[in-house]
Amino acid sequence: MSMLDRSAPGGHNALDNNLVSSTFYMAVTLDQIAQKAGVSRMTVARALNGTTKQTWSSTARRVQEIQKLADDMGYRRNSAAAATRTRRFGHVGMLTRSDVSHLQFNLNKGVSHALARHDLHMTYCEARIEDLADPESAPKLLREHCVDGLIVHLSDEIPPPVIKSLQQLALPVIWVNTKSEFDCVYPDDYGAAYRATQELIGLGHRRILLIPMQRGEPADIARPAGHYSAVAREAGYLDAMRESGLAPLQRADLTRRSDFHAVEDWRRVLAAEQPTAVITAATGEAGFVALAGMSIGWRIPTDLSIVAFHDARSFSDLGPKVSTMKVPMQAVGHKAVDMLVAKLDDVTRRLPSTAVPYSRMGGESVAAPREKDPRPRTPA
Amino acid sequence: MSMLDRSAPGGHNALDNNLVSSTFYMAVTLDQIAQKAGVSRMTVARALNGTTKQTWSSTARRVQEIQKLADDMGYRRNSAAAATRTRRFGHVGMLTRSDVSHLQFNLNKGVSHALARHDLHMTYCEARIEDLADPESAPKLLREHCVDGLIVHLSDEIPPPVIKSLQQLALPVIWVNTKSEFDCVYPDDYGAAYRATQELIGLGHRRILLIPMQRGEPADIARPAGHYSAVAREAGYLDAMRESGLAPLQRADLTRRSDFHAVEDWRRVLAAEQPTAVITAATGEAGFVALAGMSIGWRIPTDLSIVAFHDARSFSDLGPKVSTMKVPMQAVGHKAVDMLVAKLDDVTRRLPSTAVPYSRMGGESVAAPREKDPRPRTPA
DNA sequence: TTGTAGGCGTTATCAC
DNA sequence: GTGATAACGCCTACAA
Repeated sequence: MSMLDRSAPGGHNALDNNLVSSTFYMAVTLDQIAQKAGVSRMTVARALNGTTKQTWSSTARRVQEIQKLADDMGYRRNSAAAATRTRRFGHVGMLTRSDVSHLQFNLNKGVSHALARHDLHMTYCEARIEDLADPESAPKLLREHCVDGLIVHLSDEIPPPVIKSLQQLALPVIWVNTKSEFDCVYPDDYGAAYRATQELIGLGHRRILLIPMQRGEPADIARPAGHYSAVAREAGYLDAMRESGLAPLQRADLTRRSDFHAVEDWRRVLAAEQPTAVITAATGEAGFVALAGMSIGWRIPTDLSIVAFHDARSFSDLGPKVSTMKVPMQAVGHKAVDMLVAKLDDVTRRLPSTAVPYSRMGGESVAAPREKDPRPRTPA
Repeated sequence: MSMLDRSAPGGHNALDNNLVSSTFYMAVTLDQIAQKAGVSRMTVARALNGTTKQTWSSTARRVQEIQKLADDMGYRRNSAAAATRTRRFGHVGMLTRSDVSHLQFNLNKGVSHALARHDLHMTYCEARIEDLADPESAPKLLREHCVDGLIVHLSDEIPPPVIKSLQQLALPVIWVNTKSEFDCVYPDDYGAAYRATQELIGLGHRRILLIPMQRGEPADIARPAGHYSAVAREAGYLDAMRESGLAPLQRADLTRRSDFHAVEDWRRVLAAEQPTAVITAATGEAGFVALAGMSIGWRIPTDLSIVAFHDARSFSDLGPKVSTMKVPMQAVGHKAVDMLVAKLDDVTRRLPSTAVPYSRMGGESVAAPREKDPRPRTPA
């Protein structure tokens, strides 16, 4: 790895002016503050923890003085010392697989944010599934006693030995993106597909095409086609269609190509099926479909409505604003933390699993279909 | 938030069969093991820490017995208790902004992996920049004494008060994705642009177009156009072109649209500039350019070569294999950890900043230009 | 309200 | 090599 910095221009930033040698003093303790303040350690502890009942103004003043003194001395509570005494680490573990799903990005946002509100730290750990069951190879997070609880995001195919070894930790655990009766949080894929389909039907669409996930979809490691969400999405679509007396569209059963000519495949599908709306419950398909439509002269959304299932707004970072059913990983993270915090109170409690609804991101790719369909009919 | 789980099908998974009520026993301590083994606490501690000098076979046997006993009893070291005594938390803080750059995803991978090799925990923390300087609103990570060091990923525009307040923690800090003389790690954008340009020149390309970042590029919050990397990428391109005596291509100075018709803009640019190769140093442009080219009958890579700068392989998750200069955030994470670990030994040490080279991801979008350019000339 | 005494579980020290 | 003892910094409990 070349350590050369050849980036001549660009200049340095504010860091330079501020990189004065920071003094690495010893950590300040309660005792030191107490000594300076001429009171006992406990008085300081109480003042800083806000445990002092400030009935008299003299007490209140003293508390303020102590707080200021602590501030000036740069006191910061030693969380490890506190943890030994209280038997609470103040840390929650976020365990995920090393072939991380992209969903982890927003899950981290949600979990980290929610934990902050509970004044808890987040210990993040990526590990290979096959390393989890064996005490030798297990990550430090599991080998040590260092967190009050775990949020586990390992997708849907968790080997029983892994489950067992996690349970032997005797820690409260919330499972994310997997489905069981208790202690799970996952996105409501059924509801999302149902709602998306209904929305399109409400607008007048009748030929609505669902593009399901594909086995081993690489973008979504943690939610492969075997994952419950694939089934749930299809079921939501089917139910909505049937309830309105519409026939589900049989899509051509193509093996999707992952090169520049994937667009041509989709063009063929569109031409054959002639949908007025497409639901891409498969990650990353929206762009292809849009471009396939455009390439045969269909405009979005006038001639073709598109709804995508995605973690973010689909079709390239910078790209067009596809109307999206957003996988609610952030909300899932919040919910997971809420549940875990509840379990921290009573470790033995079991909480009913929760499906978190998708949020609908507005976009520019959905509209009512045309009264008469004047679209060019391209031969398949 | 609806808590209904309407996902009828999909079934539950292995969790169900394993959700036996885990017993929440008290944490096992060294003392308990010592008592059962009939030895002192210290003997157990030494045995488990591998500090016993096993000169005699009887000792070795005893050590093994103790280890097995500890295992059976489900002993896990209490990291907090250890931390109070050793004055080492065994945790490293990963501090990032709450409007997280997507780059954080791979940075987490690198940092988490490298920390695991050093047997360190990673404490993850997202916070708003404006909250960092104020002790009141600062995240717990900064308010408490709880980590041995920090890796800070706040992009390039760090307010001096934030720098100051971080330095007052008197913790070793490594700065990621920002540039200063010491203690920084960042991707070598200059070198990457230089290499990409050279590669294309070597293949015979002469009309090479660089698409630079745009101000406020939304996909890349932590590396906006003001970021050193934008300047560095352009400089690398310019240097490589000039060294080969080639004129840099003036690109049309268009304001990029973020709707379905962005492709049309790029079509115009391609028609006007007639490049045989494009370097998209802007995130997310590769797909547009490719499609713009295809839409005027150019094939990729025969008629147009494309190199993208990206965190992952560009143009949709599932999509075409664009030849990519990959932002090496994982390697950056590794390097940051290495540097931080070095600083943990000697807290006062300053390490020279490091530019980490991009890796070149093979793809299908680069080839030599045609001898004669037979491409259709579309009017601009 | 304040201070004293003691303990949390581990590691460091130093006799044995 | 082993074990008693002290210490880490904080918090709980209880007495003053």
